[in-house]
Amino acid sequence: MARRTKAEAEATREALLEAAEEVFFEKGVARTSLEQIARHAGMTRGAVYWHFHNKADLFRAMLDRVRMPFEALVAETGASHPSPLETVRLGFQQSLLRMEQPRHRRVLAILIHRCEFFGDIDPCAVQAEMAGECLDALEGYFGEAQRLGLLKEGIATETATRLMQAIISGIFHDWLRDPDAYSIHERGMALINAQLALISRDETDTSR
Amino acid sequence: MARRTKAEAEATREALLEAAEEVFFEKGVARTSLEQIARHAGMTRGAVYWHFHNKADLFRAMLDRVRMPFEALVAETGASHPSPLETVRLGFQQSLLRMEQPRHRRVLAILIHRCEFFGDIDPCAVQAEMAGECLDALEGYFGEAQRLGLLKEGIATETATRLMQAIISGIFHDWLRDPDAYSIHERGMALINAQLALISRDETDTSR
DNA sequence: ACATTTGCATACATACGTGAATGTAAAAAA
DNA sequence: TTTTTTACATTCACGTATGTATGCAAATGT
Repeated sequence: MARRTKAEAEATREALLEAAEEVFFEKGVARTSLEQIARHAGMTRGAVYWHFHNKADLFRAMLDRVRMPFEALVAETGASHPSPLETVRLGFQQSLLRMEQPRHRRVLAILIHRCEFFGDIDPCAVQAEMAGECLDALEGYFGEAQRLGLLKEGIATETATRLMQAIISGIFHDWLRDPDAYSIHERGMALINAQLALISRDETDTSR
Repeated sequence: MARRTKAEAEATREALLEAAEEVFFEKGVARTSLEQIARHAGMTRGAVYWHFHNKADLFRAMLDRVRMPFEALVAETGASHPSPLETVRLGFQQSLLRMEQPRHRRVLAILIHRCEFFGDIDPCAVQAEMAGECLDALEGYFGEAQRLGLLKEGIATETATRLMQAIISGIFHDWLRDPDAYSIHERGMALINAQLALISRDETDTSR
């Protein structure tokens, strides 16, 4: 084959990443060879080794296409809201909506269920980073809620934070085991609303 | 080497499983060969293929040593308790205590973070089975709690069940990312108690 | 006591995946 | 236009994992 133009080259790079997502999702990361990815994209391994240094590099590039910090999601919701609890609600709503997009769904499923650490990449660390980021944000919002007197009396900020973090994490993992079974956005928001109602001082506003 | 007696053979089988746990935990399932496992146990691959049909079979045998259904854990707590909420508390207490045992910790870590589906084995299905079992039990206990009027008014049985299930799942996954960081029994029971207090009609008894 | 089976170790055949080296034709630079 | 990169394709050398076949001495059955 002949050489491609710059735009075409970028297109094949995207095609390789797309192919990687699909084959990784179907067969797991360890069981797929670079040859299989290349063939799935209509290329050869030569193309893979040209655009990426090795399998770990390709994997990392795949992850980089879908990373989304929690704060960015909050910012994405637009206007700033008076209640930090409402901010949390909207942030997670954005987050859960994102997860239902096919690309994000696939990559997250790969990260959680279809890869183990290999080379110099540790998916566990990636998960820990995402979780920590989320926890920090939650801590901030719930801390402010506490100062504003929005939380039910007798419940510590830390407890409320950790409970919500665990709920999110649990919903996320349970859903990812079978993403086609139900909508994480629907069921997730129902649970988050319920929990927010449980920990709010005035239960009528957030209970939906 | 010479042939071993029946007891010795059973001992090497256990040794192989022990070695599998250790090497799987250190390097991940996909990246460890049967040769490595055998050498780690002081044997050769011949022993592995004698006791197990292949890697998937060995993996399954390893899992079978630590499986423990939720109902069995509840039964293990001894006397039956009047309140279904208290039963849930005690069941999870047993469960979390088990998880802190080195063997269980290691195998669970392997199942969640150090393997992807391979051959005819799907760790995701194993997880789903465990989660489903737990969910069914919870549904039963919370259903009875609802009938007994133990739950706070305005909260549906299904909501309470799913919230608790998500919390357990979340605690579990978060802890497994770094089991040495803290005690899942301590932190987990704190959260479970807090949540039980939140959903109980009379908040003074379960809030500790 | 002898035959048989068991519990492995060893050897072999096969397949596959990687990474690097090399080839090459067209695009981009000069 | 000529030269130089670029964007891959092809080939090769190497290591490594798997499954099976075979060997063998001691334990076990008779």
